[in-house]
Amino acid sequence: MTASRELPVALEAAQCCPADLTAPLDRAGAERLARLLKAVADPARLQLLSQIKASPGGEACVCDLTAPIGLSQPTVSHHLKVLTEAGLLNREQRGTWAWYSIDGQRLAELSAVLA
Amino acid sequence: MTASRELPVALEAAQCCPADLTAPLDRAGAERLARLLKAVADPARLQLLSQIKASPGGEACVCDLTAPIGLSQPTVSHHLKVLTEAGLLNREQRGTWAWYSIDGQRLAELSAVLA
DNA sequence: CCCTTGCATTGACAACCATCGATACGATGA
DNA sequence: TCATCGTATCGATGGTTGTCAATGCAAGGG
Repeated sequence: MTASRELPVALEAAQCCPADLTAPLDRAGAERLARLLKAVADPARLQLLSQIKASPGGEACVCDLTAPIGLSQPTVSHHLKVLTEAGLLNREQRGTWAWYSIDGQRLAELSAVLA
Repeated sequence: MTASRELPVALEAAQCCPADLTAPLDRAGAERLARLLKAVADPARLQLLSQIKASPGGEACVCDLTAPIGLSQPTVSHHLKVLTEAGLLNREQRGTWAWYSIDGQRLAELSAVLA
């Protein structure tokens, strides 16, 4: 709860594998895992993930995502930032456009935690 | 958002398998999935899950959970209710004590969603 | 019968968060 | 250089939520 609070979740969680539920979790480990799960536990962000995954090439730019989700562009941009900071999305700037793609490995890690 | 809002998540989500991310999610499906994930996306609840899983017989009563988690008894009771309504915990009353155990299948379903 | 013990519910409060409109910024093109 | 387009950031706001103290309630035990 000091400096690490301001760090993006991605950096913090990347420092080590997200612990699983087989052994009792301490408070710190639980908070790290919870932050990761919170990034996914939102309707709009789940729609964004599925939309990006279903896009050709597995990537999409913001302009392609705003309409299907039905939210304002700033809101969509906000959600994409959250997912990116959680390490679940990769962002690549191509000219004027920002292209987002899913980090499959990170998503698989998260999935494995609940096994 | 009418009557279904008052229903426990368990009933609502049990009516059908929680959709996965392979196809674009509509708003309704995303909200159902998000409610399920929200139940897990909390440090205290993750600790409770791991603690119950690590308990002998895979079950524990509230009195055994309060101390290790470090939260007040009403708060622990609240979290257990959330997890139970999400279908992730099973509750069994035995005399004065309430015993909670993990619904492994439901947790596995949730894990599979992120695959 | 009380009295204790284990758990759930209620009410209140602070913190967090999803959302939007307005605005800023950077790249591209005329 | 200026206008435009695609994104990101800011500030405000309404709603959600995690937490606790106080209380309620049911089951045993003396």
